[in-house]
Amino acid sequence: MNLIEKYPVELYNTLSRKKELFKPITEGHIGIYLCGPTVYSDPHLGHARGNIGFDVMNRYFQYLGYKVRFVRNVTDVGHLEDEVQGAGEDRISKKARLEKLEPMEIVQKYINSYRKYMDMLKILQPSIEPTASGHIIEQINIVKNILEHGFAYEVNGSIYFDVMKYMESGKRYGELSGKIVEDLMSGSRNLEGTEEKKNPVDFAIWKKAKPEHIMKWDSPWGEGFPGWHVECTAMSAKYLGVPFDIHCGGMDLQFPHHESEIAQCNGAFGKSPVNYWMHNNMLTIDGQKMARSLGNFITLEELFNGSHEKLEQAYTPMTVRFFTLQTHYRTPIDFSNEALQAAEKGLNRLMNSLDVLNSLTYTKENELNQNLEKEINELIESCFLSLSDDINTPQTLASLFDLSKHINSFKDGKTDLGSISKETFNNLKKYFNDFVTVILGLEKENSGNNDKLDGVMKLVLDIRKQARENKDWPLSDKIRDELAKAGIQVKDGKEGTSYSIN
RNA sequence: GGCGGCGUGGCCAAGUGGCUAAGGCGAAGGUCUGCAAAACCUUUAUUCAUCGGUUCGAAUCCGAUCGCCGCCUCCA
Repeated sequence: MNLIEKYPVELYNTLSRKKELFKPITEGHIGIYLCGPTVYSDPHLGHARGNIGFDVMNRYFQYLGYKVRFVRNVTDVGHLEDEVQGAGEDRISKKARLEKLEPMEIVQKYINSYRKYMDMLKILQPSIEPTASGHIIEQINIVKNILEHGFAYEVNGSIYFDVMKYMESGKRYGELSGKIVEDLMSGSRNLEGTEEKKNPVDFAIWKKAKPEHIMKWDSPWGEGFPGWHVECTAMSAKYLGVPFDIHCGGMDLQFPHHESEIAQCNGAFGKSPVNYWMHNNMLTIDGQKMARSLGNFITLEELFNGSHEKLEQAYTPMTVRFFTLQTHYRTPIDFSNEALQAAEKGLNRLMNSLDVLNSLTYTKENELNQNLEKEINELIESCFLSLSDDINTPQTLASLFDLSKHINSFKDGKTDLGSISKETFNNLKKYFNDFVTVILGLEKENSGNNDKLDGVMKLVLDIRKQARENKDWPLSDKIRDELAKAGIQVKDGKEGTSYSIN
């Protein structure tokens, strides 16, 4: 029995508001679309949160044996900054003007930055990373389709999606976000610059460009640029088809972004785009929303070098990754120094156990402890079951920590390694490694462990050993303490002394 | 105002109808140690915001109240 059959996956589908058994459209293959960044500023904590959770999903599916096509787009055009004051100015072009750079230079700069930090967080690179600006023709075609089907109208070179027409066709605008169109209409402010719309809930799918607008393209309706949400419809359709399996993104994108994607896709193709919608929850900093205006907006660069005033220290990418995985992706996560520091220690402990496990050598089977055998195998099993249960990473980590206890106990000689069978030991070794590194994507950082350092440390520890044998405590303690100051921890154990770099 | 979510030990956080409420951090005691550190062992929530209700049985379902957060405008 293969892993796909053995561990069926359940995912929480925002559309139905409950967990559903996951069934891919094409057996053995999964298409995933993740709403990527708008590249106009440095990547921040929020980007990390969403990406880490869905990265584990991606990794887990692949581990089970699925072929995954993971598409993460780059929005480098089309998001309006402010319909009133910006007068339709593109966020990218506004930033470009401020920094006196070409728009595509800005885009390139922040794409590079985004990729760099995602790599540091060990986010797997997407299979396809399409840009909105590279798919203008596809977007124009979507708009054409929607127009042809009567779900949009043109006003002065701009095209708007006609929500009322959509509703009249029997569809419900609001099925994903739970919004009620009447409420949206009464609650919506009648902004200047939106008077072209027949209805305030209508949204632009193509915008006419002002003469001074830098990023604009020819279209059947004159020069302009695509509306907010069309890019995802165009690119997901192109690379994943209609419908495709999983669309994920932050909760804040549920409305209007994803809601509009559903409407557009129905308008263009007559069917809904996605079988499973997944949304990660937001994050807060010390209980407050992260916002530039509150002074608690932390970029990944600041987090990793500790330069933000809210931070008591720098936190490594792996600490951030571990910390994030300790909370389920649908639960709000609160960043605080205290919590990050606790995560740092927890991660350290887990990684130490990994080292310990890999240093153990199985010799011979003695009297088997059936209970222990059972417990270890059940804990391995529970790692699979937890991830299959809507990617429950906190539960998975809990099981791994339980396994850590056993691993350490073998190392200490408290438990005889021969009391579990060779097969169980091999399972433990294989799956503990796989879950920690391959699936959760955690790895040792700044290990710096190399042959040269090992050689030096062997020498130093030998000298210390001799000093200890001669009861030369001042010397042995000096070696230990000075190494500690240099960030190297000496660990005395039954089997001799080892070291680790903090 | 409308929509959605959350409230579990000192802190973080799983569990969403039924064995003794996971796990991490912290704290206390012990083993080990020349002393430490590391590691290991033990202890640390009769209770799940509050009040009612449903049920043989609820942290888990329903209602009300209080508090927090998000979305409704670009946002992961």
